[in-house]
Amino acid sequence: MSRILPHPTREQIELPGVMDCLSDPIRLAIVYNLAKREKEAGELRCGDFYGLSGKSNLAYHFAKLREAGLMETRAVGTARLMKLRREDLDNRFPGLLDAVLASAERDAERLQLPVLEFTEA
Amino acid sequence: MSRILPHPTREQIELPGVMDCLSDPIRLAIVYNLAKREKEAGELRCGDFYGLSGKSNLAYHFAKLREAGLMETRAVGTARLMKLRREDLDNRFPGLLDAVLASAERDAERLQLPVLEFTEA
DNA sequence: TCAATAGTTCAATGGGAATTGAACTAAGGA
DNA sequence: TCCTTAGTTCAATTCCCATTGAACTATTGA
Repeated sequence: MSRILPHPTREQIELPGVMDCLSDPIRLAIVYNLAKREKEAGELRCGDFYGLSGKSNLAYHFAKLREAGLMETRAVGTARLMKLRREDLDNRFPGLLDAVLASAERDAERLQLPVLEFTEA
Repeated sequence: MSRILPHPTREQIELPGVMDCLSDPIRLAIVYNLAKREKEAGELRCGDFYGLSGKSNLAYHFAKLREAGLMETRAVGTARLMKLRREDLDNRFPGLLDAVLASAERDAERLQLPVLEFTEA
């Protein structure tokens, strides 16, 4: 299962790709929860998101988020640890991520954004 | 042709709908050009955007932008005058539009965002 | 070595989005 | 009144996206 996980460089991250990622409810929920844990562990595993959808569908969305440059994935054992590419995104699109996250937080109920329970690292 | 053009109220504007609008290259180009003219006339007509795509396809994208709450349309004679719903968007999603527009401006070449010639009001 | 766990990949499906051209409607000018 | 211009609506097509389950791969632990 140890495959090369392709990540775009900072400069390769494109605005439309990022916007597209954030327009999907499942992907927004993933980013939202990753951001919520940014100050603590920072990294989360696929299994933490099983509340959102099925395994294979999540793998699909994770790939999209990774390929669009929104998050970084590293393999540790059988697990995948993922975190937001906060610095790259802030550098590339200043203020964008914060604005989206703040709006998402404000609209969390309306958007039915789930706050997931996470396993401890 | 004078039909009721439904606009969402400020409160009805949803984040995913806005993000989805801005992830499409044609719609981003429309918003980008509307913003560029914000300080001057503020309002633009359908015909100003014929450089982007065909008439009927533009009508489709205009409807999406209007229904998502990104712009406002009013009929004047046979023309449709459109402008950004800047205040509503800034109120609902503070900093979002500015962040997107600033990033779009920075990446204008890469995104091939066309700066259109506009007719004078 | 074997079984269990974590996650990926594949193929198939359904549905919705974008695009196009043609037909249509409304308003303005000659 | 008639023609032209501006823009919408409709139907048809194409394509892409999200979702699903099953099969597969890799790693860990017993």
